[in-house]
Amino acid sequence: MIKYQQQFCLSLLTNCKTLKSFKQIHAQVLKKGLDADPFVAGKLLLHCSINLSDSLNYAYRLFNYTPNPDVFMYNTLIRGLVESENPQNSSCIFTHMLRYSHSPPDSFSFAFVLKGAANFGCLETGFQLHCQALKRGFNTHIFVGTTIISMYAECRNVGFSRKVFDEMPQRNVVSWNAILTAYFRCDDLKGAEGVFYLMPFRDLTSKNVMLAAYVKAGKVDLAKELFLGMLVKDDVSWSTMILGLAHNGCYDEAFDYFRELQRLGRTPNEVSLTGVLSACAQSGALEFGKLIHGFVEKSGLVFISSVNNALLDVYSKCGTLDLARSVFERMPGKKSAVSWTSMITGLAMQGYGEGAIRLFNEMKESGVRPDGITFIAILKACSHAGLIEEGHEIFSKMTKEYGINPTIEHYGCMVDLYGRAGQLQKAYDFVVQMPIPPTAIIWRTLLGACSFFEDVDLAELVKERLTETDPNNSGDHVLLSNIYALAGKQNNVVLVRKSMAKLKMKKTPGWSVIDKV
DNA sequence: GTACAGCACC
Repeated sequence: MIKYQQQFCLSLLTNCKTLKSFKQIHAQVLKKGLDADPFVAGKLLLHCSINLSDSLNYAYRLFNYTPNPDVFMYNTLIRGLVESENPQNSSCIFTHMLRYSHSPPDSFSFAFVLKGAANFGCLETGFQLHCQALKRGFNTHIFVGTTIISMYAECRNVGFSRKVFDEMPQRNVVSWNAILTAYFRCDDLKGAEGVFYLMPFRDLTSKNVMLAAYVKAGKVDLAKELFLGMLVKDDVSWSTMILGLAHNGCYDEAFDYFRELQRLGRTPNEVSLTGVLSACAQSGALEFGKLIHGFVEKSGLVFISSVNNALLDVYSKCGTLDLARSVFERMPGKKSAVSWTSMITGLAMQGYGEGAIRLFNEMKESGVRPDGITFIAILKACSHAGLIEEGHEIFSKMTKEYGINPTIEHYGCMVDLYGRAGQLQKAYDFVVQMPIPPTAIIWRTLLGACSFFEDVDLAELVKERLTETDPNNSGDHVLLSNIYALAGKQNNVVLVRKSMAKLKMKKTPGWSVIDKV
């Protein structure tokens, strides 16, 4: 009888898609007293921590109300937490297991919790887990060993990955692919190539990882050579190439590969679509983008958020803000920081500074947390629209309220902001007190502003700094392009000669063009 | 009853 009831409750789970219906099943289980059955309890926990979305809190409570959770229950909760927003919680449960559980962790526990450390990217946690695995003899388990390799790679430590790989008592194609991927993740092309040619067996995954390593390193020709030599190609091979070509500025080739994919009768997946749309956005291919949009609508892929974001980006970058807005408004589900950022970028590029700030405020009100790239977009909006105070305030809030450390690009936006407003000394002082060393781009931005506002003394100083940063760069081309612009605008060769003399510049090959003005 | 490797939007 008990067996029958157990079977009945478990069969109900098969069609259970929502937390609401799950709670009803749980109520039935409690009513029949089946919650004491470890098998039923385990299945319930598995369902709400893995199969249902947004039910992790309930899984947590379910776990807490279980007097003596078995190893399966611990593993299941850890597994659910690994893929959650805070994967670091998975190691807390693991620690709890070490301290309080009657049953010690097994190979599954290690595989899951190590993946959590990888997702969290915390070397210290990963290292401690590795030690635990060693202590308990799980390091020789092939699944655990392979996960340790990936964990170290995610923590940017491919040297440790290699050491673990070298010491593995047995290896399969998955462990070989894991060490290959480790080099790829850590941007070590030579290491990846070394492994690839040393591998005793290569499957489709190995080749796809190698393709990804080539395109990531900008070696488009090597990627194409490998791709053409592959007898079997899957969706990942195609999408790696299309996205890789788009990221390396080979837009026409990205379009060609996409057309070829369609000609072969394959359905492009979301990665190929985002790749080809990224090529459209960067090259300004609005019409091709619209064509892809039509395809996306027709094939029912319009619900994929990455594709929607890529479409939005095409319309934003091409300056068709009404179309961008309509994609943005009609987006299914909650808009992510990426969607908001794309829309803000579009407004910023068209010079709608206030509009961009309004949207940025709307974003915050809707509860979406801006990331570092959102701040680049909004700071650009401020500098293009001359909103100095606003830009300044947003920059300080970025660190204080959002805990985002400014990167060189954020600093670049600020230099541009002050520079465009003619606050040259402020811009210079800002650069000098930056906690990270200024790059040539920073100095060139400032130099452009100095020449625009004809501050010769500061321009001289900035030129010196620029040459110190990059000995091959005198900054003359920045000054020249400004002077050429001046010549073109004012058609005034005397002014040009005067500007060049003031900036103590020599005649250059371009000089003859100005002579003719 | 559970697991290891691949492409991913701003």
